[in-house]
Amino acid sequence: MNKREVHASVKDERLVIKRRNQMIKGAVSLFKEKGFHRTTTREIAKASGFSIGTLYEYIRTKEDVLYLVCDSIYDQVRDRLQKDLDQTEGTLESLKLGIANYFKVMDEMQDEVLVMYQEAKSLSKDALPYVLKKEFEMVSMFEDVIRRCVENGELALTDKQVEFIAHSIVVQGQMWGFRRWALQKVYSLDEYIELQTELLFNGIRGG
Amino acid sequence: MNKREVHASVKDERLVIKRRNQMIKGAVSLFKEKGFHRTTTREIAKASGFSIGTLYEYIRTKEDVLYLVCDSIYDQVRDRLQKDLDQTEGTLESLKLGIANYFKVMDEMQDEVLVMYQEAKSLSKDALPYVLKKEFEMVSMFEDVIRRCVENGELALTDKQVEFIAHSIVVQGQMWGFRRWALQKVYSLDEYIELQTELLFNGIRGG
Amino acid sequence: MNKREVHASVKDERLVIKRRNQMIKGAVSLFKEKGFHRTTTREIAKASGFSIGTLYEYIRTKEDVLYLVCDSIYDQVRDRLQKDLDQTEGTLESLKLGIANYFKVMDEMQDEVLVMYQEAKSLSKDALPYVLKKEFEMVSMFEDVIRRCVENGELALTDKQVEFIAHSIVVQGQMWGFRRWALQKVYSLDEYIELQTELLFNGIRGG
Amino acid sequence: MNKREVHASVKDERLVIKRRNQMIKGAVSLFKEKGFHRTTTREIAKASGFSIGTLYEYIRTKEDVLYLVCDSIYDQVRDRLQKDLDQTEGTLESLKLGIANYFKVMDEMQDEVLVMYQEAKSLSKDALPYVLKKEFEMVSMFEDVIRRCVENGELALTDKQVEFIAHSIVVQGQMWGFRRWALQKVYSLDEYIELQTELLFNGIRGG
DNA sequence: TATGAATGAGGATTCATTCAT
DNA sequence: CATGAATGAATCCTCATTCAT
Repeated sequence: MNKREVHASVKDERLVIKRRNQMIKGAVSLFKEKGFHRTTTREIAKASGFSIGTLYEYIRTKEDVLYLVCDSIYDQVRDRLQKDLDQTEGTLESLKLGIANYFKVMDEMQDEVLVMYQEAKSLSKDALPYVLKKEFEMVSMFEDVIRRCVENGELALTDKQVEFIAHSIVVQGQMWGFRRWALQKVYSLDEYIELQTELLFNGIRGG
Repeated sequence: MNKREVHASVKDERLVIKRRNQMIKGAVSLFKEKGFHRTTTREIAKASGFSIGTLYEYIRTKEDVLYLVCDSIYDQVRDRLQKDLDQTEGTLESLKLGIANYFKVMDEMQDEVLVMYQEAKSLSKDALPYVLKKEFEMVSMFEDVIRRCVENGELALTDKQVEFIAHSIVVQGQMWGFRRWALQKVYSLDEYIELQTELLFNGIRGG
Repeated sequence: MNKREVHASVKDERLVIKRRNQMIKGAVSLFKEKGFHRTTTREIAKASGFSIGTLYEYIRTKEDVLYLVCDSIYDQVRDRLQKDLDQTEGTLESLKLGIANYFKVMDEMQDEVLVMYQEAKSLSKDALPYVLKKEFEMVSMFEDVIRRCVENGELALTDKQVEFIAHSIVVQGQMWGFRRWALQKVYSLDEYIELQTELLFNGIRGG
Repeated sequence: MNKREVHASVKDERLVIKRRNQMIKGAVSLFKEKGFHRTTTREIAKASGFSIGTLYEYIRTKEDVLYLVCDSIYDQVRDRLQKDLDQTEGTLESLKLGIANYFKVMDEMQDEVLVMYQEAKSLSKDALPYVLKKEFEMVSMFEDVIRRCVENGELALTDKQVEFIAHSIVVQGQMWGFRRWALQKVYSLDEYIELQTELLFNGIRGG
């Protein structure tokens, strides 16, 4: 169940990928602006640079576009994280760096991430699991890093705590984008990272 | 700008309130099930117990329903919190209790809160500020409590830290509902509160 | 299974009947001209004297229109026949009159009958049986008349022969409309009736 | 006006014939299943074993396919009849055999014949006459046989009666396929032929 | 006030046909 | 000759909103 196939009438695999990338790019910017429901398929086609007929050569339903968009965003986020988190050696310092890096990714991709989280609920019962799975994967990446710290004796945490903290980190990263109207007026990204790290490591009472 | 007026053709104030409450109740359960966009005005009228014609005696557009729903949910959440947070005396213990109470409210109202956050983006540029303002208010309520702790010397925090922590608390409460598919399978509410409090107060490294 | 219900959003039964009659009238003349598939729902609405939205208050799908049309034509044909065939007393003379009358009905309604037989195949698996049933009924009406002649000793026929002859009569009546391009150029209706009766009663070799 | 030319871009006559035969075969089975309108040109191409582009090298419009199909079916029916009817010597016995043979052909080709009669109406004003002409030819073949019987003194019929009877025979043959849902459940083909012959020759009152 | 029939702009999707390779 | 990607007009159907009763 790693990927949900989206049917294309066109056979040339290379072309399918190319056109879908055009599509995703066009769709993201439209979804960003007006949301999935308020965006018409014609607008998507136009923003993608081809006709409505051509659009439907590469998907079966409008919802397919949303799925492709979500799928693609997750893949981008994950790729950017993986490179980083894989190298951590299980020290608190590298955990901190991992978190900071994640927050930076979430800053750069905040539009995409916002789109994904706000529209994912419009996916059919059929497609949703594939997207949730990706969210789980992201949490897992942090779990792994934290667990390595535990194994190294740098932290003393139960499994449940590890999972919980991983969720917390992921959510706090998303929060930067979701609450930009509040946070980004008050804090710079670096400040936000600093505050988050401080709170996460030392709690309210400070170190 | 405390409330945005939603026009009603009907003059009898008492009736307007009664009908709108019917409306909100019906709409919330529909939005919960299928989202704002997939819900039709006819369905809302039916779920509210009156005809489509009558529905439009109490609102001007479909979006008005969404605004009323969001507005109402916020009011409920705030009412339930205020009672509690107002009494805190500025001790860490009472802060903890306030947080626990907030999490419980978010648990009980998770469906409504979910609806509100997922659909609020569909509000027009016109209505959005009124809703965001309420979100600010909620954050402020926690800020006040924390600030009282600072004033009492129980905590040493800058203003920016106070605001940041208030945001964090609010978000972590919402997280319980948003990520229920992950969290509520693993933790009980009490466990979740325990973990959150522990992390918030002492950080990753424990007390 | 006497009637297949076609859903209407409008509740006023009287109005539903009135609007559907407008609809059937408009649709028949369009189907006559260009067939079911080449007729658009907008054209049907226009020909019926109301808007496309209103059309869909009285049906669910385009196919419903076809079903209503077929259903209505059958009902008209049957009503006109029944009056007549019911009174026959089981003499050859009254059988002849019944046949002549049937041919006259088929002449007057040839457009409708043509439409029905040419488009009925476009009905869904769901609706088809209801229409076939009516065709059976028509055959049965003739079977009854013939059987009465047999009972009276005017004819000596097995059951199978009776059924077969009834089918033959029905088909020859339809033939007048179906092959109008050939027959109606050569024969008047009365001539046609005369020839058919003669052939049916006495065969090729004449009396 | 013996044949209506259907334009092909391809010059090689042999190839044109070969490809069109593939096309007709594929199209008949599709039309049988879902009718002309519900069949897409892509499906026809696929069923024919070549691409949509190639299909359009051999026809100009979708309707051309229908014309070719109808034309081909008529040719087949006529070929099979002609062999037979040409040899009749103008006796009642050979007329009977001719009729029986025609009914057998109509039995074997009932699918094709059904398709042709149900879809022919979709032919344009342009193509229809060519198809009707073939129908006339078929009637003529029977007229000829009957006329020979008259010339031989085996039957006493006017010209109008001859034409009328020829039509009747043709229609009764088609009836076997059209009303298969009723007739073929009750009669075997041989029984049906027997009943038809008896009725045609002796009429209702028997010999 | 309450009702529900009427409206028609708007949206998703299909499919015959073309044309560059 | 063969292919199949591209096109966009055409079509079915929905649904927010209005208004006469």
